[in-house]
Amino acid sequence: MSHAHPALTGPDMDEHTPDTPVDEPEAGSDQGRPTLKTIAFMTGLGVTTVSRALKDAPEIGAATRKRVQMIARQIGYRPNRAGVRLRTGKTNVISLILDTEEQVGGFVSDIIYGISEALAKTSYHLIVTPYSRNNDPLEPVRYVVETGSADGIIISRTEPDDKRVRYMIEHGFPFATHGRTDMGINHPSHDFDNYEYAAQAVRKLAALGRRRLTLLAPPSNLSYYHHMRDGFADAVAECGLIEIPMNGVTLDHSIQEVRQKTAQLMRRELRPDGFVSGSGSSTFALVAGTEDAGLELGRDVDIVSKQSSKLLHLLRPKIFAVDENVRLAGFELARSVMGSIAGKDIATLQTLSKPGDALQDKQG
Amino acid sequence: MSHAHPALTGPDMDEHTPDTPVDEPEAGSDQGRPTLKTIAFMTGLGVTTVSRALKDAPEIGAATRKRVQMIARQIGYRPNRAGVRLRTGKTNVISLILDTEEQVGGFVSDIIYGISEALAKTSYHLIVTPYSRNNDPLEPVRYVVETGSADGIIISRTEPDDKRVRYMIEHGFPFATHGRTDMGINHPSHDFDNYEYAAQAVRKLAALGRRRLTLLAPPSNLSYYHHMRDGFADAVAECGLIEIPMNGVTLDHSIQEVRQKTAQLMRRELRPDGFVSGSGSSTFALVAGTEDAGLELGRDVDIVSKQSSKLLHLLRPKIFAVDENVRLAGFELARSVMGSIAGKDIATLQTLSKPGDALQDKQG
DNA sequence: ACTTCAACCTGTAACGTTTCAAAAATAAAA
DNA sequence: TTTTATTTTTGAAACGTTACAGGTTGAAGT
Repeated sequence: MSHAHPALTGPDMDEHTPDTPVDEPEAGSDQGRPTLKTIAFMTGLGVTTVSRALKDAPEIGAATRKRVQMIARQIGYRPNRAGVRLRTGKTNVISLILDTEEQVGGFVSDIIYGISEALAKTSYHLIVTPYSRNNDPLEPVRYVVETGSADGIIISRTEPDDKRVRYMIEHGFPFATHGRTDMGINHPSHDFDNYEYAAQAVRKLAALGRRRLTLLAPPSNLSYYHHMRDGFADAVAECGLIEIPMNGVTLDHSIQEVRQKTAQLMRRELRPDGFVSGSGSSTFALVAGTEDAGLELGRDVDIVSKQSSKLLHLLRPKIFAVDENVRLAGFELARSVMGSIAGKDIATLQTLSKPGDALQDKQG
Repeated sequence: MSHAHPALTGPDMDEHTPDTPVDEPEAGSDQGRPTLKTIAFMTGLGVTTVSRALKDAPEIGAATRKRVQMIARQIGYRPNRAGVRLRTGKTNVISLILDTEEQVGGFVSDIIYGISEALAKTSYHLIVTPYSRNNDPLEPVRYVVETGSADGIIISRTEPDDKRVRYMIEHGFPFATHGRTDMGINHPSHDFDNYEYAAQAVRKLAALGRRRLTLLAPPSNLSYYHHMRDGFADAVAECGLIEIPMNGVTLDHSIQEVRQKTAQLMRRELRPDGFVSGSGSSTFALVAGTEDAGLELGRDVDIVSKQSSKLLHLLRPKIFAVDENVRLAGFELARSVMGSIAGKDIATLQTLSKPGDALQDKQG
């Protein structure tokens, strides 16, 4: 029972395995990352005690607890994620499921930064699970759920009747959606109030004397299409304006397509004198198309646009831009999933962000 | 030894544990994800054999191998990542270390999409490890290496003498850098040829009759600052032009700052008649600042700019834009790290992407 | 002195995988 | 047949963690 202790380079001391020949003390230095065993050896306690002491279990003496925690901090102990995960099933991972066809515009960066911010002080890591819009959107969700590769999921491009949501609910898997659903189900989510945005946008254009408005909306399968369209339609009616629909083009379409369709539209007899646009990069195309048709911003037409970056004003000061804080969205979404994992009340996990200091004409 | 087999819902059959009382067959259905044990039970083989058969180990009979693989596919077996990770130390994770102060512009989205694409058919997952430019950039690297939370790292904002690179080399940790170093060390990397870009840009401006050029460069601590500056300087000399330096402002500065400094510069007596810009979003600010000073693009000044999105032309067709394919960069970086992990020859893991169909004047 | 009880601590087993050393089965050689 | 290779399969151990079911203590109650 009393051979010389091997040098304290790691948890390589197994004096209680009786049948192992105690010949050479394993000269090859392991990578030497401390484990519970290391601390157990240093303190003379059992691994179980150490494990408990580190997580403030009640049945551990105050002195012991402090001693263990102190040593742990000293030697920089970090729980082995694989160990925890294998034993408990908890991955400490949040999966962000991303559409890789997404148009540019900083949307993805911002949401990731927001999530990162929320995760920073926690034990969670962020993993990005990509999928192509052309494939089944359920596929990546199923993958994560089936393989248990995360504790929670964040999805966007939410639909009113979203099968991913249904799937995750059915499997009791924690998640949060960017955008709301309309399935009679309560679930964690964060959304920007696109109804309010569109309504305010219309009113602004009305106040400028514009009468014939066009909405550049998201694809109609997405939830926020409906919100935005409803807000638009209600305000158009309220202000006694008319809508000039622009068919066959959405925020999902390429810059080139939007530009071209816009130009076509603007060359027609009955053309809009006001635009409401749902995204910054599409607005670029809108402007370009309008100018292709020989029309001038501020004179022939006004545009109200959402933006997640601050670029619009730089080259077209006359655009009325409303900032959507996507970074905040990421933050809230992360908070939501984590809350959902922790079993918090769903009511506290649903947030709606209002269009902020909207519609200031920032022309300089 | 011969009690009825429990229903085939999972690996809950432990007939070889002799001391366990064999009372109830565990009615509670587990989550039922198949493991090696499940397959072992179904095939009547040992777990070891199954494990080997699945990874095409040579010492397994062809018939057995096929049988095992077939069943595995049938029941949708997926190796438990925690198990593998705990046993082998291999995480099957690549960590992308990101500066969360990064300016917008789709850079991050694109690089992530590119990485995802490269990782799609592999067993690797992508994890995003954020840090703030204001903190020590070594910190996240150290975290990943120390906790072994990934098999490889991708970093950007590479410096000529980069302590992160030094650290990872010292620790034998696989990585790839976005941007090259100048430390006399060979390591996996991908870079855009900013020397060539800047030189071509200068020549283009010279050909347009421009004589006094200003470079909007990255911060001087980054590697590609030097490449870009050298390319710029060499071509300026070669063409017999002069440089009007714009001090105190880099691509890292906010849109507002760049705009303001540009306006200041353009109001001076001796102002540039040509700009070379290192990033799309900064170019927006450059244009705005120039126009703030009452000058006109194409008449008073020309701008050549890199861009990673296709937005620049839309609102200022006269800009000469060179596309940097950041998605490709992500793809190459991922390929590089994985190659590095696999121990491939470093020479094959270094790529340099040339400015493509550069400097076409795409005005329409 | 004996039991009882709480407070504190501990070894064992298990999560799913791979590696090790060795056993069984088969084929080849004698 | 027996011996010797060779091929194929195998149980046990280990990675680091936590849950479970017991142990030790020492003090309090009787």
